[in-house]
Amino acid sequence: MPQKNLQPKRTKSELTKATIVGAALDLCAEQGMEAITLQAVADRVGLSKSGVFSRVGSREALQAEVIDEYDRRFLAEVFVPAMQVPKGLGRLNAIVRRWIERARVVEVNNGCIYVAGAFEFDDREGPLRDLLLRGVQGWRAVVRRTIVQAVDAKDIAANTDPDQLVMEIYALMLGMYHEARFVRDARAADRTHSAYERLIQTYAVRTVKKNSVISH
Amino acid sequence: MPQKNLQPKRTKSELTKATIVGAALDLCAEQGMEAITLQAVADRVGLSKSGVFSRVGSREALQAEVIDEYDRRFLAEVFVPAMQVPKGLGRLNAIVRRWIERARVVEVNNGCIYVAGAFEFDDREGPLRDLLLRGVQGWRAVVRRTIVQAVDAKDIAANTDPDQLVMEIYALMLGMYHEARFVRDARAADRTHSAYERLIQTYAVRTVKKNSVISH
DNA sequence: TTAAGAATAGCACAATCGTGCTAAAGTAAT
DNA sequence: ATTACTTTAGCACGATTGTGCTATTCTTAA
Repeated sequence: MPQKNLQPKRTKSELTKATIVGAALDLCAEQGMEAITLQAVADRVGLSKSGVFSRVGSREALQAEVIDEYDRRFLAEVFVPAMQVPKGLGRLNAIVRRWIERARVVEVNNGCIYVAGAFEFDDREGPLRDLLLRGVQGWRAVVRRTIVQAVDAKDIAANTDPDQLVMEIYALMLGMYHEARFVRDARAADRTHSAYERLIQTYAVRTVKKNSVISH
Repeated sequence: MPQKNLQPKRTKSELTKATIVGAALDLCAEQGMEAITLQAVADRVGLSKSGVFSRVGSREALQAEVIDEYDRRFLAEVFVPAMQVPKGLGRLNAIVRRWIERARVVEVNNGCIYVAGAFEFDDREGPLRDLLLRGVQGWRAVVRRTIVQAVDAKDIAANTDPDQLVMEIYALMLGMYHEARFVRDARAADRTHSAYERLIQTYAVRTVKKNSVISH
């Protein structure tokens, strides 16, 4: 028995499957989850429709793998490197900066499956929505935790509501996608960045404090 | 010749057509533009598929009319009443307040076709995208003009970039939809409102840097 | 080379889509 | 009631969807 290397990709089929998932991800990013059709994916990778089907099991399974794959890439590009920055506002800024940057270079051209997916599945139940929501919630939990750490480090105001700030940052990113992909304004990334700076400043600790009554 | 009254609804067919458009709008708001299918609309209004078809001409024509109809309702509920408030920050606040309120009571339950449509058609060309974009741009122009008037009235800072503020407000609303419909957090409207207050405060004119805040 | 097995293609299937065409039903004026 | 006309239903069409089943092609071990 050849006992191929179990580390990376075992059989060839898994390699073509990875190709399939990649192509499906592109398709999805461009035109949404519903655009992942067996025929479209087959055309894109140069296989037959049943060839694709036999590899992925079902359409929904393929969609689910696309979500997983996107998750991995996003976290590897945004989360992982930002974790090398020390806890506090610096790390939060790093997250947002990398998030914007990734949105600018990849997702403005390709689209973000979470943004598109969220509005596509907001009223539809099912395992795909659950997967999407799980991913979103997981990422928001990361951002939230980072905010709490920044509060602990006294980098931002003690009375900060983490969930509120999470939502405001998330809203900014949604606005960036909208501005870039629908309105097609090239200044979207810059606007988003300056909006974040304006936003985070309102949460900053008051150096020359404004005489707040509820301080203590 | 009967010369029916040309003012409101002439023939009966136009009345059923209005019913059709209304049903299609509901469908669209719930599940997106793509959910407007002749069969689904027919079921909803109790007609046959070809009955619906003969009334609307084509599927795309129906979708276009849905967009128009939504436009009318939105402007009647948000734009028109806000115009009764005098120019300046007060009017801008009125717009945003009504916008949030409408989003809370109707669109959180039903969905907003512009939000869903924008992310559905961000990569798709065609007359439907053009219509959607025209509506969005028109509304943004209204908001922008109101902002400029508020600057002129010295209600907000003179160096305000109107387009930037438009985007930030729009992003907030996108965030609200996401929070309410996808994440399904009931506090979405409140969060959005307080986010707006925080945001607009950063654009406020610095009078005597103390308690110059909101209150309009 | 051959034999075994994995990977892909081909084809059929029931649904569903939008859209014509034709017949039936409904409505209103004479 | 009859006529003229509008409004709706019925049916067929070609495409396209996801998914089984079967046959073919390719890969690899002996």
